[in-house]
Amino acid sequence: MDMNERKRKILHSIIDEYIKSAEPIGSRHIAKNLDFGLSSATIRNEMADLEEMGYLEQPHTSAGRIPSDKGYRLYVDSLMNDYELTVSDLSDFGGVLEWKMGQIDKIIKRASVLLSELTHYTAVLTTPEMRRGAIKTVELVPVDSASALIILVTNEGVMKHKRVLLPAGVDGEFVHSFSNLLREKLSGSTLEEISAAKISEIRRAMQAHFELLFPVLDFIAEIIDDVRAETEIFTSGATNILNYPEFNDVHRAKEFLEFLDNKEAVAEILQPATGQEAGFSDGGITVRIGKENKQDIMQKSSVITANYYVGDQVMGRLGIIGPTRMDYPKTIAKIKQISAMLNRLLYDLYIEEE
Amino acid sequence: MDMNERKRKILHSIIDEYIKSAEPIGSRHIAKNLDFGLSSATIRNEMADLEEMGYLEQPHTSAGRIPSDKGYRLYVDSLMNDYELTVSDLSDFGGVLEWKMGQIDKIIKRASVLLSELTHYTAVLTTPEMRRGAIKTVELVPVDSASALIILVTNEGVMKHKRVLLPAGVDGEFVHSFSNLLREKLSGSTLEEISAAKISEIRRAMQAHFELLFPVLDFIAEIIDDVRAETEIFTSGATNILNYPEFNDVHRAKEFLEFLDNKEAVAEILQPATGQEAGFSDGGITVRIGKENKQDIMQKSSVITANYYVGDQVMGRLGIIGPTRMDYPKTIAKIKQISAMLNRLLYDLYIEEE
DNA sequence: ATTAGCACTCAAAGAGATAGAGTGCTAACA
DNA sequence: TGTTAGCACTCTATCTCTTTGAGTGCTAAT
Repeated sequence: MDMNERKRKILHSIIDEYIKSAEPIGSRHIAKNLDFGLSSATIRNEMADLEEMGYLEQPHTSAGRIPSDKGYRLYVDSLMNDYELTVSDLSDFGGVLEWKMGQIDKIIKRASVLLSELTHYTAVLTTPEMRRGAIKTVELVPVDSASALIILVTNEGVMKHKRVLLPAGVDGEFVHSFSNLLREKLSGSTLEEISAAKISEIRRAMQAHFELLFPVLDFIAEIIDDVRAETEIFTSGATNILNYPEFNDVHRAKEFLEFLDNKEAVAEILQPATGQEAGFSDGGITVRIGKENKQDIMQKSSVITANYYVGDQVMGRLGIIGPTRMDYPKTIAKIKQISAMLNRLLYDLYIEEE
Repeated sequence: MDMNERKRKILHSIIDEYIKSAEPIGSRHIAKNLDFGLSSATIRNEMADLEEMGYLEQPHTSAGRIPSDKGYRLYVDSLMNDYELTVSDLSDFGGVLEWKMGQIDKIIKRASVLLSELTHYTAVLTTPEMRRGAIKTVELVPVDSASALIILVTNEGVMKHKRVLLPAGVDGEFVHSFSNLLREKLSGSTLEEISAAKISEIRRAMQAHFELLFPVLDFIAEIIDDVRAETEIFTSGATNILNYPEFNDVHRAKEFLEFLDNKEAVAEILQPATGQEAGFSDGGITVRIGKENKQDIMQKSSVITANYYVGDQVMGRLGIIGPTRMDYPKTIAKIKQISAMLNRLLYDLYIEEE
């Protein structure tokens, strides 16, 4: 059995129609509504072939056909037309302009809301990975006689802070000079570079004056570890998915929503595809269709993910989750758009102003 | 028709049973399983009376009875027995001990997760209101040549920070002395007190040296406004609710989940009851049953809320949302417990150490 | 190669029929 | 006078049976 142009066109139409209706597509429907100039019987024969080749499936004998995962895969890889965002689509992105001077978390959050509202699927984003961030400054700010704030600023603009108790007998001036020592030792290092050795070095440098603050140093080591490990995940539009008939039973809906609460699992689906994988795409866009996903719950869903960058360094990923019957061209176009906007925004925020 | 002790006991039993089973309760069930020493016929008569009095309802003629909102109200106000937390219940609270040195948001978040896990309903908490917080310190920390961080610390330990661009020609020393001016002027004031007048005063004091930093001052005014307005809301265990047959259709589930996304609406249900209201209770615990709730979507749900304090000042509220058929005694006991734990924790964090 | 025609299949929707849980009422009882 | 046994009645949930209609696969004619 070989794949000719007519078969491709018919498959394309079937998938387009099924994406719209979520109902199995029959030969008569195709023959009538699309003008192939062929009778339903001919279409029927072609459909039987396509099924044999694995691109279509039949829920039961007397139903129409629905695309298989393999069908969707072919569709995504070589059938579908790129979707051009319309003026009206683009105007929906308007809100982005207001983001300008915010913090990075806010931007990411806003982007996830926008993405879910634009696509009507569920959006998932990671906050930037900070392993490779460089420390811009470390500050120890006295709050009152007994406590101070440790503040950590990286070049990615993300800040971490923590309140610590100070040992008795430590005054503001003392804290201030320790703060200077810290800044001097740590500024410019990336988080990856700050090893136990480096901390020990600071400890030695402290020997002379700052024995009292040893506990504070431990705290600092701790929050650096925290930041290093931390990648937050935002999801948005979880309830969107409940609009699709695919999720029209409470059990399935519940499983899905609980899955979204499981940050590790969500982080996993955001992983980019490797070269081995079917979903691999060098544009940074990964599409995983149905059973191409590892997770049980995702077997009937598709996930489209993309990178976002600052300059040429990958900072994090964003994506959407929807039923396998997903409007791939449109969704991919929108993800690309959001990703591009994020790139530009973050670039302005962290590179240009340096 | 008057309410005698026997009627009260029967009503009590019916509600207890209905809370367990979610199935209408028939006279035979009560006569058989609870030992009133009465026949089903007698129970039947009493039930007819209770229905006439408005405490029970019948879904249809040949079904058993279910409690009405009025029935639940009587139950909560004067029928139900206080639930004593068991040792095993209490051991579930164990995780709290780990909270000790965290930030306030973390604590609140943790508390909401714990509350939802313990009750199996949906938990809702507000972060502390900061209107009345006093500013402990304001700091302007230079990050690089072009930008600085504004950091605001209140006595409630909550910190707000924002990165601002600095005008050209401003050096670290300059920023530092401005920072000192700010601290001097603002420390000790509560957020409520910081009016436009106060800001103008600072502006005047700046006249001499700091014209360059006027834009930064505006930013500071802005973030103070932000903090003043800001009460965040955490929800947790939203999917718990899907386990209850009351929410066993996708449409209803969806409405509920969307409701939870609407922060203003959720803030509203957390409002304490006024003296006028049925749900009023001076212990700080408010119970709103079914139609006692203003919100459409809550007409078939109950909400139990409580205050949490630091010292004797109300800081925020916590609560749970569940079906009207809710295990009131147990849930109330658990909310009280969590609230007490929060109080203690926050007290340790903000009062003792001062 | 395409198509008209027809027999066949199967899920979904509708129509009874049945079972069972529960009620209300009446009459008998202590 | 309060309680109970008994019975007719009601109503839902469930099961089975039938009907409907969409869609297929195959065959024979074009």
